[in-house]
Amino acid sequence: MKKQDNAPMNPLPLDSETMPLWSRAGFLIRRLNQIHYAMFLSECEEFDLTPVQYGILTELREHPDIDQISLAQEVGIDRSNAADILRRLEKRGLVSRHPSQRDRRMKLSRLTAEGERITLRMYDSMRRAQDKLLSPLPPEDQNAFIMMLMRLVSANNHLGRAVFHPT
Amino acid sequence: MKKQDNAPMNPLPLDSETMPLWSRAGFLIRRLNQIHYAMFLSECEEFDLTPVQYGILTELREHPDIDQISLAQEVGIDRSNAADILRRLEKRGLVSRHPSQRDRRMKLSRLTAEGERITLRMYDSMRRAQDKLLSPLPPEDQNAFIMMLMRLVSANNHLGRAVFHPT
DNA sequence: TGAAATTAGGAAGTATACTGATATATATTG
DNA sequence: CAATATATATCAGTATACTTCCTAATTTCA
Repeated sequence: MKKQDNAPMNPLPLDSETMPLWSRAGFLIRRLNQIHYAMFLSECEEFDLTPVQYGILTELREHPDIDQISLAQEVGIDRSNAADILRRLEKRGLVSRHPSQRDRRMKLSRLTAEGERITLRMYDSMRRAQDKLLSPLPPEDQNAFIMMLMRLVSANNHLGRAVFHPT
Repeated sequence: MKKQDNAPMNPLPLDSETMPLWSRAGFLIRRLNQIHYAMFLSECEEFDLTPVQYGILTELREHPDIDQISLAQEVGIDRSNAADILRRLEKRGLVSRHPSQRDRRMKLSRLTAEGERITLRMYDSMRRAQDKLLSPLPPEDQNAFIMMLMRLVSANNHLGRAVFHPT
């Protein structure tokens, strides 16, 4: 504080000029998510599946007969959202759902033969979308970027209803 | 979802069979967007506004009497989405909308006095959410991360129905 | 000048993402 | 064992984000 005069200056200057939208991490991450979504849909056009739907399919492939809450936690979505998506995937014949014998509250999901086939066929397209998203960065930066993303997500993984959320 | 910070990570496995969700940039960006959204809502709880709503308010503050399509482009959302959000903000008395005299197709939006007041009062809370999101990274990495985000977004800005022009 | 193309906004529909409430099944405990 | 607490799924409601189709106003150009 080198200012000597005590005249009242702008008490709260127009700080939105100091930090415009395009310099805010939250804005950039939202836009990058939109961009990846668009790239994914473009690369996977023939399959007509969204990134989250494909995430659920790959998770079901690794954990057949999983319940909806566990699946939602694995994929990082809300349980209510997971139920919606599973209903659509079931309607399309990619997933089958059956009540659990062990715990009749649970509804277990698994891939159908068609779901398994689609999931495997989509893998390369998904990979192309990932690569394309990061392609503006030089390879060593791509790696650093992924590492930072992992750190940021794992440090705050409890947020966003992704992991166990008692009401 | 159980990976620890100090666990060995393989960000870009070349294994053609399985690239787990946790190593996919698209998945991590979606999760980080959820996390920022949750942090923003938490920091800005008293205002009951979402990140996108606040983005529109700050943009209206810099460009009063803007049309909906230009506004949507500035904020990086779809024009149909912008119309929805403006309708809600108008309903809450934060925004007023009136037809343009110059071009009667256009509907122009501007902040109300209350909208202006809220926007200014929210600035610090928004900043806290930004800082909190990046806090797991050391300061020099925070800067590098933002730079990479900007590069990735500007390189693919044509995707996701937004036109992005930092001024 | 008048027809065609373009542009702005809206309506309807779908998908993602979350909150809150409820019904039912299971688990706990007094 | 009965009362209570917890867990699972579903439903209703809201917000974001996009698509397609539509109307109306403006601009272009033949």
